[in-house]
Amino acid sequence: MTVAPPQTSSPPLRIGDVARIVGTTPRTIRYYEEIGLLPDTQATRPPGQHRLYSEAEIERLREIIRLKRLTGVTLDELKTLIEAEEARATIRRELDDTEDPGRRRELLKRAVGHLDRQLELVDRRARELAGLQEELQARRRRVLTRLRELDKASV
Amino acid sequence: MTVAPPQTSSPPLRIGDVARIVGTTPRTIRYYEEIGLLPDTQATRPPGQHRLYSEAEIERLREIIRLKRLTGVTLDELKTLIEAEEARATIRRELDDTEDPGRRRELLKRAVGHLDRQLELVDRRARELAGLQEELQARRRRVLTRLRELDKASV
DNA sequence: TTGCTCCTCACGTCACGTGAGGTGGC
DNA sequence: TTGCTCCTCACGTCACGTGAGGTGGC
Repeated sequence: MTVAPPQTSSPPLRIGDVARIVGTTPRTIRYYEEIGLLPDTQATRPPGQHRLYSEAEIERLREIIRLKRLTGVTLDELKTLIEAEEARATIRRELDDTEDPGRRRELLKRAVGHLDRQLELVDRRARELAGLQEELQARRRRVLTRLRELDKASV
Repeated sequence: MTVAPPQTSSPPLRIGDVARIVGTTPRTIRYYEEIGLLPDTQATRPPGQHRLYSEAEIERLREIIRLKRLTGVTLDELKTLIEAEEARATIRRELDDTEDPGRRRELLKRAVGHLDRQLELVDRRARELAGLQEELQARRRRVLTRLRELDKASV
């Protein structure tokens, strides 16, 4: 019973390529696996063998790293946020399987909740950054004004 | 020759109050002093005596911490950025003193340069954050669309 | 005088960086 | 076969956290 849908899956990549693609280092990827932020490859892989990553795993890792970089959450907080992401993946698979509309509705609502939690973090950061940005721009304008006044005076 | 302009200077605060105000910890402030990011109070203060901070110093510290939090620069990078800030303070004092228009112009131009470097960092971060924000919002909309479709189907 | 905050070591921790020595696939 | 990347320890580092023991101002 091979029911996998026909998909053009590109070949899995090794840790070095993945690191370059998502903008990090192999060590970081291994560390995330070590603390349980990424699925444990040790279980599915003979010790000493290379780690391999699918397109989907790479995409997921990219999101994790982006969220960390841009919001500054700790890896522990990120883990709770990502367990939500993880839940989303599970939800998707279950969604494809289930026909029960009630169940589908519940799963989708949970997905919205997870996204809302991430958006809340990102929105707050965006507001803080905008505040700093405006302040720096205001200072810049004031200095430029003084420069122009200097020009006028010297004529 | 007391030429200090009449200013309503509020009394200097202690490290705990300062930390609370700028949203950090006393340990962090001491650490920043230790690595040379903040001026060395050890020089001006008998060992064992309390550190005291003026309004201006607190404002400066607030900016440092904001820049760090929101751009994610390392303390070493921040130090170079802040040496620029430091330079700005010096510039301001010199500006108040000098009458030479050529000198004034040069100092002001340097100030603009320093602000531009900080703004470049902040602008890039803001763009990255906006990208992530849009992506999360798009996902959210897609899930909501699926929820509405489910509603229609169940009617 | 009693709390409270401050002080200076100094060790602990988080999130990795960086070799050290060895194995595995184009 | 030769590079190159990978592997697993394991110690180092950056940016602080967290007591330990002691001193100083409302």
